[in-house]
Amino acid sequence: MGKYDCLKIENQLCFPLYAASKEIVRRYKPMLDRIDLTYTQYIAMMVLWDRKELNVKELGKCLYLDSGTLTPLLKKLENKGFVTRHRSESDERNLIITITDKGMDLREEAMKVPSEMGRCLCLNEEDTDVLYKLLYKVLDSIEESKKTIKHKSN
Amino acid sequence: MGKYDCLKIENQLCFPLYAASKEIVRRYKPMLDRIDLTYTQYIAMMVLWDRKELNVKELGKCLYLDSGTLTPLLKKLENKGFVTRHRSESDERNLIITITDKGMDLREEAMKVPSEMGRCLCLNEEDTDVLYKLLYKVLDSIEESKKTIKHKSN
DNA sequence: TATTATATAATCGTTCACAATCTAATTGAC
DNA sequence: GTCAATTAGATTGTGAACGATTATATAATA
Repeated sequence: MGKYDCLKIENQLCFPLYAASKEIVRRYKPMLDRIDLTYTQYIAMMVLWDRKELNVKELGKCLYLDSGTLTPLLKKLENKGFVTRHRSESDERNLIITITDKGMDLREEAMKVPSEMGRCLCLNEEDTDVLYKLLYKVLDSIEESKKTIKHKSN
Repeated sequence: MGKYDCLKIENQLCFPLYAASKEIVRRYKPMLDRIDLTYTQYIAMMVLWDRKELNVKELGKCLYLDSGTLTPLLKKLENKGFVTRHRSESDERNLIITITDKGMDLREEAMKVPSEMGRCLCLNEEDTDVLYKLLYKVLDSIEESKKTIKHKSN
């Protein structure tokens, strides 16, 4: 037990989290290439397949991303013809993203992705469930600590 | 149970993994700013604090990163005076990264980071342990599936 | 009503991250 | 020993990711 053991990479929780996330996204790439989406575009499309229409702010909240990331990404999705972007008439500050027919059609092709991914990520059902719950616990706990910081600084 | 439920973001394991990783790195930022490191530089320094000296290839294996990411990152660490870079005499293809005294000194300051981070990531010991093991299970399982793919394509 | 504050996106600058390509060094086959 | 493969790292181009700033629209208030 050295003094600096807490700084060893194998004693960190953040590192396998960071590495696993990257490796999974990398693993998705060849599957997503086939439907002409990057990973971030894919999760944006997931929200849109479900919700059909929402503004940048709401999408950002779903994905933990801000307009700095989403604006160029949504322009690319628009160029590919998967979404349209127009200002809300009732409040012109809001940019409304709407999925197109072409975007909806893509869902059929995208259906193949999760099953293919599941095959190469061979966790059993219980592990998957436990991991899922713990990851959301982490996300919630970070959200919570953000609030505390914000309060302190006020 | 709709036909497309598997494409809902709340039914995906990859998404909370991706989001939690990003949020944790973001959470680290203010702490790492104080020691003038980015997150990726921080994990590279972690390996170097432990190993003192290794080449780019070995470092890349530790961090799941390639030379395209590491070359510019290591040049930045060199500019900051935390490492030196020189070619191996026995095999000039290898670039050896060596930590400097200044780099070693930084470890004392960095010691504050994991404890501060732990405070805002309030998982109990058991959860942390389970999460850690599951994340490495994911990493291993991806490594394994890579080999299979490689074999198939040969 | 005029002014201030807040909210929403867009823009800008910096740093990863990675696939693909390139260069140079080394190894291996013949 | 020569030439082809392999290996290590650097380079290039694209796409995030995010903090900070800016522009515009709306809301709140003096």
